Amino acid sequence: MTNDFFREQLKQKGLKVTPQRVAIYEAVVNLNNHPTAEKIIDYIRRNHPNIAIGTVYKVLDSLVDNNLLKKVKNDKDIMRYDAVVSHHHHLYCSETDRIEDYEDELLDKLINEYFKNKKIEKFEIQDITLQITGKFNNN
Amino acid sequence: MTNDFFREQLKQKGLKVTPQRVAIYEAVVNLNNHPTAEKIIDYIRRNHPNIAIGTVYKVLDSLVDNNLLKKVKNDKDIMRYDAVVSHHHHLYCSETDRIEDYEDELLDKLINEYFKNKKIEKFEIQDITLQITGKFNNN
DNA sequence: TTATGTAAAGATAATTATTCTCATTTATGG
DNA sequence: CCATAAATGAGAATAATTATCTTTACATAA
Repeated sequence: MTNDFFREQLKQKGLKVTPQRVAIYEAVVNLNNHPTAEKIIDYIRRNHPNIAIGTVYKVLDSLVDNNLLKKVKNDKDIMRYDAVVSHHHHLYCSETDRIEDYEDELLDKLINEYFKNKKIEKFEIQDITLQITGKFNNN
Repeated sequence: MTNDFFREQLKQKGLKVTPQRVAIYEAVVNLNNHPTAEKIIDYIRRNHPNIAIGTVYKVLDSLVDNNLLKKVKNDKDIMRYDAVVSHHHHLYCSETDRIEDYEDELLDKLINEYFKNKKIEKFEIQDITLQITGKFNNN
């Protein structure tokens, strides 16, 4: 299902459907923790031991360019990737590298409403994403 | 003034007041565009040609640890630094690497109010920062 | 169904940003 | 002014990422 969706998306964007691309996308989806390239490579190599590191980076870049993955901003000099491309926010753990997605339509509505009235001078807003830093209380 | 404030801060934190630290802090303040380490080095070397790159990285790290500078999250694998440590948000240009500070107490109040009622499950919020992406209309 | 052009993958070298090591220098408290 | 711990400088080392170039394989169409 996710798989078919992804294959279809690749075709629509004029990208070839390769096992590497599918595996990399599935890795990000299945890991589900905003993995780094390294984590993705580790995961894929279990079933796909010969994939080249350069390929992973190239595929990640092209999937980001084609809006099938998103880069996640963070304080470290390691890039992280998110398979959720719909609008959402992020919960950042202040003590670890854990990052979780956070969706909140009501909040989005509130903020959008706010910026309908209050314009930012000389700036046209395209997207607003919250970085919510704090502590996770479970595991 | 900024200078004296900074020297005083260093003393209070038990850090030695060195010309390198002052120069690096001043560079971030004066550049005022969330510079990378490289931009900071370029700026400092005009007046301080012998400063070592490693020193700049070490000083930046220690100033961040001591809350005299902040790291700015971004999509690139280059870290950027901000001399504004008070609570504020960021405007990201969707077309360039430009980043500007954005302060909005009313908005902060609105969002804090919202999260007083709506708790995020198993998460204790410490800070909320907005990444506002869009287009700058001037220069 | 196979041939073919082209995009993509693999291997590995190169680059870039950052960190580390260690000898030397310097700020600060007595 | 001295002692000493902290900080700097120089350059090597590392880690993440990008680039290059040859080989492979997807996809279109005969």
